[in-house]
Amino acid sequence: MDAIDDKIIKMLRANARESFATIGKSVDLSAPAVGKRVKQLEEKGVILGYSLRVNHEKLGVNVKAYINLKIHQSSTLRTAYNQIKTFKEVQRCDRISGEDSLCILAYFKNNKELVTMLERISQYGVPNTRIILES
Amino acid sequence: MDAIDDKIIKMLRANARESFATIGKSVDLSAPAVGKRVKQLEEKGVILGYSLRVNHEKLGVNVKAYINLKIHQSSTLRTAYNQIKTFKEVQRCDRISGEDSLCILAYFKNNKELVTMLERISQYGVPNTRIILES
DNA sequence: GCTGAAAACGAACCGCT
DNA sequence: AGCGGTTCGTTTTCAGC
Repeated sequence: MDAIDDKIIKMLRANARESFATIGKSVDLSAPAVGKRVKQLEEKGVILGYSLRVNHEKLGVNVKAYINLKIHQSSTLRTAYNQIKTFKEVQRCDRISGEDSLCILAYFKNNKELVTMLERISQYGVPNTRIILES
Repeated sequence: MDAIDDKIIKMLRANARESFATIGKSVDLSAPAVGKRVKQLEEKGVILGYSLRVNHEKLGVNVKAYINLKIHQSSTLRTAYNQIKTFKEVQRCDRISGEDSLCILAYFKNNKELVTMLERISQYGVPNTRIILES
């Protein structure tokens, strides 16, 4: 993990499909050398994978919301956390400090989907919803 | 935008460096045909780019936090939003409904960096911090 | 880091609807 | 025109050294 690895990660972060040759030019290394470093970063668990940035609106997402959840009993927190993470609308689910125990970020096609989710998670605790107006 | 495009996006989301040939096998199309669809999805703005999933902990992130910001005057909201988005620690910055106008997700090396950020954004409003305990 | 083989990509061209 | 298939030349990647 040196400065070159940092730069490689930075470049892949900007464009994960960038060729190792192009990256090599920037860090003054041959393409195979870059490839080997990337492989090592994967094996070390620094690079977890490669993914897409998509325009969710164009894929039918019209409602985005943060839902904080005040868990009923602390004993259900673990269950709630593990379940909620698996919902397809959920983008993030974090345990947080403070009165609310979970902070959920979720994307929905419409308000109806949001309501359905609120009903589903109400079994675990009291939800507090803030709609995202702009990202 | 049909079922095949959906599948292509799904596969690229799982692994953005997947080859078009492999994707083609799954959707029963030739590699160039997949390439053409991907190019079109890029041109239509559905695909915004390709990025990396990294293990932030291994890159030195030890503190993650949601910081909600109650803006002093509504006139400063725009300025605050545009400025805060540019801070390197900031992962997301969303305008939200409710009493707090902004919800900021940021990653820090340590608590000192967090405090520095809190001081910087205090000029725009009153911050409310929740530390992320688990993601 | 280099070299050679295998694979992936992009462009051009053809056929079909 | 739009979409997919094939071929070919170039680039990239991977596995040796």
